[in-house]
This record gives sequence, C-alpha cells and structure tokens, in this order.
Amino acid sequence: MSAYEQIYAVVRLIPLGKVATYGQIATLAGLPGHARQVGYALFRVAPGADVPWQRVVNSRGEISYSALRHGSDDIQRLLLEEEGIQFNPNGRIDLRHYGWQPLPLSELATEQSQEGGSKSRL
DNA sequence: CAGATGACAAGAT
DNA sequence: AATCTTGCCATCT
Repeated sequence: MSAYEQIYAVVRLIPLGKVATYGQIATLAGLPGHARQVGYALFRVAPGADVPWQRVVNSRGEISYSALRHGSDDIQRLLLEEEGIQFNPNGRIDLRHYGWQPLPLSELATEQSQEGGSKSRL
C-alpha cells in the first residue's frame, strides 16, 4: 500500500464534526513529521473519493487558503460549517473543542474495548 | 539528473 | 503574538 493510501485511510477515520491537523494525520499514517506530504496527498484526492479531506486543517486550526485550489478552500469551510463546526471571528477553529483525539491503536484494529473513559484530557 | 515548488510544522526573531 | 526561516519529501519542469 502506498503511503498516500495510508494517509487516506487515516483521514477516513476522522469522525463527522471533528477536525484533525496535517501533522496529526502524518503521525497516525506512520509518517511522523511529514505533514507536507499529507497536504500534497489531499491535493491529489480525486473528486468524488470517499475521503473527508475537508476535515484536515493546519496546526493553527485554520484552513490553508491557496490560490491554486480552484476555490476548494472556500468549499472546505462551507462543508465544515455544514458538519456543525464553528469558526472563530478570525476564521479559525477551536481545536480544543473540535480537534479529533484518536485512541491509541484504534486506527489499526477494531475498537472493541470500551470501558468508562475517565482519563486525563490534556 | 538538478532545481523549484507545495492543502505544513516548529523554532527563532 | 505575528512573521520569517529552515527542514522534509514527493512531483513537476
């Protein structure tokens, strides 16, 4: 499997109503520190693919607006708002609230263990 | 094959 | 806190 498909697999795991950062996706995909490759991979996502690319934002919780995106950046914001994500006045998302916090190993295996989740949240 | 570029991130200023 | 600079790697010229 190519590294890009691995990236797409992780992006597909982002639940509706949550967002993840490029660096986070890179780490979960087994490419720690290679956030740029994640962005490049998402650029190559074919239209119609079942990849929620709109749920990936930069580390500042903001959409990466670019002139080379044919306006898909603007669509990204609309899609996120459709999913119930609220933007700050400065156009940023509060990652403390909407940031996706994946469970360890839950991406590679079917999450079956489900106990009371009173763990630290830092 | 070498140089430039890019949906980023972290460190320095 | 905001902006600039450097690192990283796959693709494109």
